[in-house]
Amino acid sequence: MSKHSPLNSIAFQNHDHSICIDQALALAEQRCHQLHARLTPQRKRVLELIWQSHKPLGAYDLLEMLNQASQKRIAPATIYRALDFLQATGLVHRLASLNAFTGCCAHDSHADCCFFICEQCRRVIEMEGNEVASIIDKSARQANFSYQQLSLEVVGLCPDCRTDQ
Amino acid sequence: MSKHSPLNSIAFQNHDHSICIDQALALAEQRCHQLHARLTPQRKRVLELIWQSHKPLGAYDLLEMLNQASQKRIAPATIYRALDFLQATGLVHRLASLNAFTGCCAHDSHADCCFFICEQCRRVIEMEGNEVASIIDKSARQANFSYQQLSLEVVGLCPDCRTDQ
DNA sequence: AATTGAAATGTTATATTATAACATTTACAC
DNA sequence: GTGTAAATGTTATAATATAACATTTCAATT
Repeated sequence: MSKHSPLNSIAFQNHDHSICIDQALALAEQRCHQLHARLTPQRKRVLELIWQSHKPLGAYDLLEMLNQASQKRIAPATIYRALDFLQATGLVHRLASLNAFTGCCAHDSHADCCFFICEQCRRVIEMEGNEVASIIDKSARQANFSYQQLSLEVVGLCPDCRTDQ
Repeated sequence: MSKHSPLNSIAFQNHDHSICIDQALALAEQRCHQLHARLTPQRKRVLELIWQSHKPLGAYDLLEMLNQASQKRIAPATIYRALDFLQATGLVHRLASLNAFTGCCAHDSHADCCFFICEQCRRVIEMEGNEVASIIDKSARQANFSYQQLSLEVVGLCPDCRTDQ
């Protein structure tokens, strides 16, 4: 795999997405175990909903989905807390330009991911940002800026949508 | 100037900022003239407030400043319209991770700027993103993704704040 | 098994950011 | 001067996110 190939390169192809979901959840269990973090049923459910979606979900989308699925009403704070946890454990990204959340495909280097966002269908490709990160690292050094985290969001048209034009 | 040097490299140094403001406003006049876009007094005032600030301002910050300065009450929509205009003409950037707006230092390539954001003092360095853009361009080609615009926001500590730690 | 302290969740209220929809005013081309 | 499009005013509301405090759950240790 090249240094900058898509992590979810099959995202825009037909595939058995249930396998993606299962893998992601298994990986999440594993990582949380390592971190001594608790992937509670609620947190797991949120992660699952995020992975089930083919595009990033807003907090209130998740809220609605959870509230439709069960009887008990859940409040925004609950969702945001679950999302905070999932971000802190590197399982989910927040895409600032969309105010929405997407599952993290990276095995490590959660902090340096890049996202290609289709402005038409809203689907997302996540890329390892190693190459970009090293450029930024260099620039940061020059500017004497201590760089902690980058967020790179690229807007455009995905292969499907650009041909529909 | 190297391909990736800061556009506002003196941002973290003491300087006569009124010159920055004047230059930015003059450039804005010029660009709007070229574009046959109207830099109305209100739009100009918003741009001026943004440049006067040493850190990005939220829409409601601007609202408050405008409403304190004059008698007439201005509504959010007015600010957002001015900001829309300033973004469309490439005079202002919206930093998605901050929900805030900052003056654009780039002479061209407004679409490809990178930002270093100090999480402590909230000041920002803007960089030309040419180098990053070319990497992204390459990746986009490989993924058959048509890339239109990128937004790169790097969070960390500026030279001043990292030494205060 | 009971105790307990920390973590997680529930609950209510509210803050913050942004837009929709329609009315009025302004500026420029003709 | 007049008509027209752009800009602004105005009112209401949508969408996103957090604060503050109460309650419950979990799991480590008696």
